[in-house]
Amino acid sequence: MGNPMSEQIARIIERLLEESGGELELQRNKLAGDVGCVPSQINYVISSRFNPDRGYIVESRRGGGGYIKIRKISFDSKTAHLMHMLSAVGEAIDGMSAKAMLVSLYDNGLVDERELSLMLCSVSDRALMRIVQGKSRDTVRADIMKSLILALK
Amino acid sequence: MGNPMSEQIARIIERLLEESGGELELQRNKLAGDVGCVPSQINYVISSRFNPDRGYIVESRRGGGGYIKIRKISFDSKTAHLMHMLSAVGEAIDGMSAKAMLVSLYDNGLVDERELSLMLCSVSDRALMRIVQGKSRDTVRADIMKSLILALK
DNA sequence: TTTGACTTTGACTTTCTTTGACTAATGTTT
DNA sequence: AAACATTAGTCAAAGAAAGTCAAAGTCAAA
Repeated sequence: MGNPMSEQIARIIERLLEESGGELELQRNKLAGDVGCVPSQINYVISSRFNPDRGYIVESRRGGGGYIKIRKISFDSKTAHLMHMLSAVGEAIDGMSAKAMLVSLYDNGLVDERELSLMLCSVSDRALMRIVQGKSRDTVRADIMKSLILALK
Repeated sequence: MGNPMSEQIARIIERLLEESGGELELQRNKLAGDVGCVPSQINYVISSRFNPDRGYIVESRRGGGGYIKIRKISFDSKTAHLMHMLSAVGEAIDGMSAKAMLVSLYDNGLVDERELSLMLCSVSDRALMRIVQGKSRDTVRADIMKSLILALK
């Protein structure tokens, strides 16, 4: 039926997120054990459903006492602009467009000058160029852009 | 659980450092005994969390009356701190060290919380990893780190 | 019926922590 | 000085999580 394990896991995580007010720390192996799946499936669920594109930030730590932390970014009216921009970034973005977007954040008062310059230098060709070549440069840039945008909320 | 011994030890040391205004002398075996771990774990905590990357200097002495002294580096000028960090980045830098350095900028009041999170997400493995592989990831990270640091001046 | 997106699985890898045996340095006693 | 006691340092192995990747499975739509 239309009830794959991944759905169940996703719903559990959503519920836990609600209960904890948008921020949740979980043990991968524990959750996998509870729900009866292989641990790496937790990674699958997280990367397919709780990714930056959907407004989630994920951090983790390995080793003893390891964890996975999932945070939902809440959208208020001020950040509607950011969310729109997030989806506009897409899979890849060139340097000029990225710069234009960031400058528009500044123009709209969503970041100050210093924040703008920090963001600009992270996505500039100059910083990325030495190593990352061609097409993948725009993909890396898009990934960075998206997490930058999320970090602003 | 999400509370490994090393965390506890680190928090104790942090608290003691605060209480003593940035400079602290401790007995390794005594602390290990108090907290219930093997002495060498104190070394582990110190080298993984109170290292120069995070702005600490450590000295010690063996034998009777031995001690470990931990000092938080205070930079007389902001630019000195930035310049020091700039050279510490080098050609390549791993994610943990990069994070440690940036957090120390925040701890020393050189960036605010929002700026910190912007910088963190630009150098995080999570943002860079999808595309940039292996050794070159650390090189890209170093390049970004350096331009971020310069942008702060 | 083929295709393609989505899911499931597990072997292998990487990162962080804990432990203990051994080593090195410094003080104290004989 | 030599022997002993008292610290701290080093290192590698074992343990404890989480991450990666690709092969295989499922299922609905074309």
